[in-house]
Amino acid sequence: MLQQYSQVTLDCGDCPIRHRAVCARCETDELAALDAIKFYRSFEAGQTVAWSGDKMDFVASVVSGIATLTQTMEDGRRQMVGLLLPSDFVGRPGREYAAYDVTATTDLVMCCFRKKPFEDLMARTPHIGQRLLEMTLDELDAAREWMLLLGRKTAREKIASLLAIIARRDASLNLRPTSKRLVFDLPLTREAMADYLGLTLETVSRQISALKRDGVIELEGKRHVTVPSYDRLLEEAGDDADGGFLV
Amino acid sequence: MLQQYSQVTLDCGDCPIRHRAVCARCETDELAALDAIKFYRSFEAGQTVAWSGDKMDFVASVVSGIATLTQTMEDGRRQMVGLLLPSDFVGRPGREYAAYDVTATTDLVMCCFRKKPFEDLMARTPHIGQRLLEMTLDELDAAREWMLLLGRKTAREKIASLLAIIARRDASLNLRPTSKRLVFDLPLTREAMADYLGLTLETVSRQISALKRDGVIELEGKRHVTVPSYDRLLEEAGDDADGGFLV
DNA sequence: GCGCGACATTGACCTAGATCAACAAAGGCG
DNA sequence: CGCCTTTGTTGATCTAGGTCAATGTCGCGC
Repeated sequence: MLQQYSQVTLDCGDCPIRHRAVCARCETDELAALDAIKFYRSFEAGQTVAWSGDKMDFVASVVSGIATLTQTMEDGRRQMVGLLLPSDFVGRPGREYAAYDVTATTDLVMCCFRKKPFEDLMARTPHIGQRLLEMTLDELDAAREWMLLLGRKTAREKIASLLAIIARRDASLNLRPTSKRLVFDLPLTREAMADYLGLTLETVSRQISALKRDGVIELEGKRHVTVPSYDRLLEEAGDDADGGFLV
Repeated sequence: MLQQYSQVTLDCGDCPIRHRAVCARCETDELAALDAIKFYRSFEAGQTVAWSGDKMDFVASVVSGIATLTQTMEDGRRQMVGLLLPSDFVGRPGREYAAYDVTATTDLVMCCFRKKPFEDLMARTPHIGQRLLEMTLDELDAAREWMLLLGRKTAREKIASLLAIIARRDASLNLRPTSKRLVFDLPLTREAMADYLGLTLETVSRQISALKRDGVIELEGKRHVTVPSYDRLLEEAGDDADGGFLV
């Protein structure tokens, strides 16, 4: 399944993230320029893409799979600071070293660009910079919602919020309506969820059990989740009403 | 002191944030175009600039003073998600409604642009978009450091971190060396600090007293702080070594 | 089919920080 | 000058979530 991307160079026209990634706004000629400098890299679940402080000579889009950004303190405390889904962008133009640990939590395929050519291209192609600005502003909004979660929500609300985020992103990819029964697989271990939420893995486990006991979710195995009522889940998450769109 | 800005239109050439704000990269002709559509607004300490959900017909740069972005849950729990110092940018091109409560915590002067003309200008002036991208990426980094703070730091570390951030920003504005004795005034009430750090104001008060007792800081009145050793403060903040630059 | 390692659950107990409450200091303002 | 409001401090107590530890489950290699 990985092989199909890892060996061949996928044509941009067939790319699953063509209209959501950093290249979304590009015209055909601009796309051709990107096409000329792109290359694919694959990682297996659990592999580290980059360590904080490493020299990063490329930037990339997530094509498929999930990656995380985490920060670590000397004594080992860890906080996830980014959850990268397909179409999300990794790396920062103009920065030489990675600021965070980047890890593949599932099998992962990335569409990479060497930094220097990408920066040159960006200078000549306003559509790339425009799209990157838009995506960065979205990420900043997500980070700020996450800050509310970390600073003020209870453990139960944190878990419900995370489930809602995963369910929503999953639904938006697969274009399902959001108001009925949702089914998805958790792409994160309990430990990764704990790192996301600023909790311990024991608390994550307990709260998931509690949500199950209370009928907010159904569990099949450890990872397969069914949400009978998305509205109920949002209520448990402490989010006002519909999760507020802004855009 | 406010008057000097609130009535007159300051010339961009004399602007204190000319080289740090969204206009930093602009050439003289681009600056003239911005100059033509800008206007100043002043707010007194404590005034609300905008409520979350309000229609926002302008974007702006903070010229002087401090503003905060906060999110509020229905039951009143509050989390600050942005601390805006001079040169920081408020508002999002392409967004019609404010996503957060914006409050002046000190007397505040903002250099405003009506949204539509600003967006038009941005489309014609790549330097503005470039600079805004750069600033947004910086804000995203700051948000991620803040997430580590909220998710994993102890109350004492949180306070020390906040003091370090304020001291550092203050120092960078006034161009002082960072390794010696630093003196500054806290621009935030205990309650605002609590909202920043995801704590209660009582805990903030107690931890500040503890840091004072332990000689990490000296206090004169409630707001005037002296930091005898910035390195000691960073140590208390749990930040690795020098606070790591990346750029 | 068995044993091992990774992942997850559950219980017993403890502690950092929240909550509730009293009081103190510092302005503004009649 | 004394009163009231806003802001901050400190104490006593409570509790959500952390810590430590035992046990369960599943998939994989032999």
